[in-house]
Amino acid sequence: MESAAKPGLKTAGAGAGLRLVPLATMPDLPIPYLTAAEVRRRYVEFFAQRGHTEVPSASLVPAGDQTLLFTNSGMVQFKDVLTGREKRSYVRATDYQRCLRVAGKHNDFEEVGRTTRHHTFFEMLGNWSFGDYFKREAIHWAWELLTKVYGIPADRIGVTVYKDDDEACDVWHDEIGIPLDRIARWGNVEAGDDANFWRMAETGPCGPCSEIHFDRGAELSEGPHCIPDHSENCPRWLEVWNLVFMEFEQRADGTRVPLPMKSVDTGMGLERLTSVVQQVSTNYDTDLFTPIHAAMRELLGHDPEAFEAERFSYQVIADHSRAATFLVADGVAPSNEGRGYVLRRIIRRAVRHGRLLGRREAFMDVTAGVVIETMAEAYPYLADQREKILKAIRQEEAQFARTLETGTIHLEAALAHLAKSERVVGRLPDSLPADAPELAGEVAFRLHDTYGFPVDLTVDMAAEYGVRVDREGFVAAMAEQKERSRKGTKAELARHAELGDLYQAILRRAGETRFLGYDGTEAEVRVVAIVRDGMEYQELTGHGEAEIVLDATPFYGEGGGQVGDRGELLEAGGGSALFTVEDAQKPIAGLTVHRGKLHGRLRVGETVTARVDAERRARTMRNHTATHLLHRALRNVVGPDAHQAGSLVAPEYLRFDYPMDRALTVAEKRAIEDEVRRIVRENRPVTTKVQPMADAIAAGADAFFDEKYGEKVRTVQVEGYSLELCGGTHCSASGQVGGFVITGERSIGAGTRRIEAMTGDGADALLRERADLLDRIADAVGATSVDAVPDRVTALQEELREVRRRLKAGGSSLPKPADLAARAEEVAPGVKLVAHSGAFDSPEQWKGFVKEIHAALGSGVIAVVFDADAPQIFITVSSDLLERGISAGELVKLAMKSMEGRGGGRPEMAQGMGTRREGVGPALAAIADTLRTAGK
RNA sequence: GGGGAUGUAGCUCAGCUGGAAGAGCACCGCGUUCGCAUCGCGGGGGUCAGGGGUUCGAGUCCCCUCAUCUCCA
Repeated sequence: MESAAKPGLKTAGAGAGLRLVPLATMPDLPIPYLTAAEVRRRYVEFFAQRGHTEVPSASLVPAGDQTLLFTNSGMVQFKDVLTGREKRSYVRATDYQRCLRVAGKHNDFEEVGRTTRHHTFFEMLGNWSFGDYFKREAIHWAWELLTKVYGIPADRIGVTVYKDDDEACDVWHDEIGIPLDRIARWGNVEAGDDANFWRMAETGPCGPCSEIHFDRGAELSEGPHCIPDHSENCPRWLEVWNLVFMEFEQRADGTRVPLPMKSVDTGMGLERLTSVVQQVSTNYDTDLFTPIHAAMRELLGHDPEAFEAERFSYQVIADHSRAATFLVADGVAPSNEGRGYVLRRIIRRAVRHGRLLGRREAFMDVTAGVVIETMAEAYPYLADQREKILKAIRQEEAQFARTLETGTIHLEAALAHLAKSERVVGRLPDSLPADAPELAGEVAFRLHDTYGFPVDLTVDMAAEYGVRVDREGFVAAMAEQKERSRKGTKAELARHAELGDLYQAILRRAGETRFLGYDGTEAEVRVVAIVRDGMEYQELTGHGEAEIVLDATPFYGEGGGQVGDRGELLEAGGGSALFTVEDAQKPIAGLTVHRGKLHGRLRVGETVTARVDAERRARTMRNHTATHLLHRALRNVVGPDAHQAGSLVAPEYLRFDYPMDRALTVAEKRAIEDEVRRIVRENRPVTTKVQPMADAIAAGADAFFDEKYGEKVRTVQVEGYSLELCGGTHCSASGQVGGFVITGERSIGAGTRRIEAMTGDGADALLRERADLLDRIADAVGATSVDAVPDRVTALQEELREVRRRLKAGGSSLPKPADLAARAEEVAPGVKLVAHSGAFDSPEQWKGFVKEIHAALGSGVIAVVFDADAPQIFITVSSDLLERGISAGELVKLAMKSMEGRGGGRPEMAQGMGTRREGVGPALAAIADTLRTAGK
């Protein structure tokens, strides 16, 4: 995967601080100044003139690759081409690829801003040969481009080659003329040193590479170790370009065999090259970054000196503004998981640095705006989406402000206990006395973990209150959390990887599964693999879960939002059932796996009849075609931005997600339904076509998911209405969709909404159900017709209100609580008892009644029964009687003996429910008796 | 994928160790006032996110689900 110049070169000394080469010491070389845009343009132009097809920069979100979070190098979009799995219409390509290294193996997030050359977001210039030219041409062109086009002096270039790579070394030395002392030759794979050797993975394509380094001046040398390829430890050398020569395939048994198709994969960091061409000491001083710094400086009112003093924060903000802008443009929305979470962290870190610079108001829409302006020439899609990008960033900034606010409230509450002194705004953590009170690390961690409050902010704010923060405790708590997370995912991940290897092996051996399902739902096919619990079998007998791979299949494997087919595998010729297919999946591209239950015997090589559940497929098909209609109608009604952000096409219903920051109005929803239904009624033909991507785009298809350029694609067209790239199964005419009902519209997260809908018999069933329900409602409320329901309900509500009012006012036949209190019997000296049984209207009335007696009585015992089939008793004892050993709980238990129920409570108040109405009298008598004897 | 927090009236939130669902703002009505602001009185509005369980009794305790916030991967 390491196809390019490593962007991360640590400066020597390993300290976190910046180490810059002062501009003044930069050699005054005769390199003509070019803007970064010009550097970029000349690169692709140069290779285009040499027969290379210019391929657009692919999305940061890799298409069809779940194993990769972001495009992190130039080769991502060509991976399948390099392995030979995919064919393109060209064999030479050139591009400038936007990349993000912020998660996984390549993670430069923490380094950004601290060093001169780390970035989360960067651009990789590349030229590619897929089985066409090889080392010689690649090296010659690289040399020509650097020295002739960019005007870099030949004596400022050094290179590296792999130890065995005589061919490359000869080209560099004999043909180009680079002296041997500027060629570093090493790397030894057998000895475990991967220097100058590149591999895609443990197995698969690999080969030697040759790096090109720029010599920034001998005066910067720090000693003998300062040679090319040690540029990580040396300020003199700057790696700018990596040429990878793919010529071997690494086998699992450790051997390497020559590849039939030798390829070239090169990568040059645009930021670095630009820093050389513009002769500045860091990437951050190129015109890719300076406009962002300038905008920020203007917001803050900083002069160049202040900028230098705060370089770290400025660089973080500039880098992250670029990353955030491109991520949003590529359809990523801030969220709390996956890609969205990475984006969120990027934005929040930038905002945090803005605050370090003294900026408390939002600013990222300004810096992102600058990014859009400076990059729009190379990436026009940024300008097209300007408003969307700025809006998403503004929203996230505002959300973070809210997070900080609630975090501050929690922190201040925690500090209130500890703070001995008054708050001193601006007091620094370093200035605290040794005996300063300390905030527990766990508290700081909880603020961070639960409320998202950054720990450095906690430290700063605590310092203002004269409180230190236990950082070790915080770090320990954090480590614990990481451990927990790792445990949770490790097993799952390992299993996943193993299975992936197994599928890859099957794919290599048996080839891609041919899909027959566009033309029918049944076919005679051959079993090519049987898998159970991660193991392959030649033959499997009996019952239980298994996975079957066929050479061809009518089963649609889940993809493009459409769920996998179900059905059966039968003995050849349609005999008895051997296997129930519960789901069909495509775990890796090209391979369909049938998951389900075996009953009988299956053998690899055997021919079977694969029969898809045709009814279920038909339902799914209707929903898929309806999804396209909905998509078109939605965009027609609310605008082109409401494009597909995800979808699910199941037999029962369809789900459609799209970016939008508000709910649909009732009118819009109706308009969409009406439009879809109209197209259904018009029964327009639905046709599919396989054609080159470019033709599809020309015909008006939208490429939402950054499909592979140059590849043949399948389009689905509803005549005169919609055209989409789609691999799914569809109706042959829109009329087959039948019915269409939107059943729900809601938010599924910030900025994304979801529509759910049903078609065909599902829609019919839903509408019928609704109509039936209405009939039942009409019946229940006693309306003469459905139309009369609303009036009838209104009348009933009015009546209900009236009855309630009367009930409340009437007071019914209950005695007055005060009277009962006045007539309380003194059953023992100082012990008054009110015992009463009555029919109450509600438990509320009953309890209220007791409370009122309690208020009127003061000291005493009250026992009131709610007389009903299941009688309930409620007893209270005034607090002064508690110490005389009288307990309401005990009295309730006593009453329950004759009422035959259960109950309990506290000494001052208890409740019970009985089952025998006749037991109420005896229960009250028993209470009086007990009080009489106990009270003496 | 794994944690933590939150979910109570239209909005912002109280609700202590389980014991008749609350406040402020907003809304409606009446009054105070020439009128407004203000103030007073009265009123409407809640499946306490949903579902199970424990209990005589659950907004409160336990379990599950969902949503939002947040951290880790």
